[in-house]
Amino acid sequence: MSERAPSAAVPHEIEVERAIRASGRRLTAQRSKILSALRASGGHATAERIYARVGAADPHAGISLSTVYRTLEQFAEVRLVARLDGGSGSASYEWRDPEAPHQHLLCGDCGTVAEVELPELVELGERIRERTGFEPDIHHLGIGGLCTRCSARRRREARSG
Amino acid sequence: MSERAPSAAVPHEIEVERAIRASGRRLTAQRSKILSALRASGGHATAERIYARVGAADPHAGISLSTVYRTLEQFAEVRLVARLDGGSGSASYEWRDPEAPHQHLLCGDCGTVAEVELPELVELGERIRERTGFEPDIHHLGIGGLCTRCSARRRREARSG
DNA sequence: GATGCACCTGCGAATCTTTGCAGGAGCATC
DNA sequence: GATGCTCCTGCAAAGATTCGCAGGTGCATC
Repeated sequence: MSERAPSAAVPHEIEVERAIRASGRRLTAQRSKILSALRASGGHATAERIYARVGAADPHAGISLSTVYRTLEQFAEVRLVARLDGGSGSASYEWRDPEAPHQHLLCGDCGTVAEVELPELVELGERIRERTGFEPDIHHLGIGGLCTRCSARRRREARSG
Repeated sequence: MSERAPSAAVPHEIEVERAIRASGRRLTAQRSKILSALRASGGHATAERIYARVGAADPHAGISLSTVYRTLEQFAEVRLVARLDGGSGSASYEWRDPEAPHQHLLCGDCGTVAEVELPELVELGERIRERTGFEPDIHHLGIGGLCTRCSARRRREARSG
């Protein structure tokens, strides 16, 4: 423990709540709890997992799964969370830390998600904006493909098969 | 009508069927029909739409919706089709023309999909491969964000709200 | 701190997508 | 062209996600 603020890297809850209000949305008890659960889960979390976590933290929370989905969608609109669609089964959500933008490498075979930082995408985003008018969300972009392990396995299978 | 081959730009059905067999998969009547329906639908099509199209082309086709989903997933694994997850409602699938790679700009607000060609992504893909070993699928990548219309609307709302 | 509007929530139902299982059918082999 | 091993398919059910509605509540206003 140093003299630094304990959670300097993470924006204050209050700032986030202000962002929600600023977008014309209301800050309800449910949203605060989902917010905490989402941030407490660190990396990626599915809606189901967030739902379970809220219930565990407060058995009397009485938050429904629909509310979790709706809230996550609202947060995604305000760009507080990013949705990762993977393609296999259930989507997962991630807290969007504006200080630490990164991209996701989604393996189409085994479903694992790796993170990379691709600073060159910032420039690419600029070019898309200029060329098309589209406002791309480059932070937390998901890129599909095959992880090292799975692409090696495929090559092996192609050779022997 | 010129003297050129009628469908020069599109790879022969036979080539595609060979690709399926080469991957160790079987070519069934259902898969051929789904293949035709998918290619006939040109742009993006949902599973439901492909299902309807197969039924319309051949009322006795007797193909179930599960089979359409499973087949599309198989085709995606062989990289014959690309899946676009949009996020709102139902996913859509697109025939992957290797001669005409392009990227998709998915508006998170209104759900429209625009196409762009971003040749610089090829180089970026190389870099990802070198740096991480991950084999990215850059062709037909989906990039989320806001279309011109929706981002303008949001700015307007933010000012007046 | 009382009031009212519009947004939120929970519930159940609808929709989209995946999965398990038993029978059917490609295709490699003989 | 008969045989057999697997992979495929259809069906039904489960799982994931969205939607409609009636009632509850944040918060701007007075």
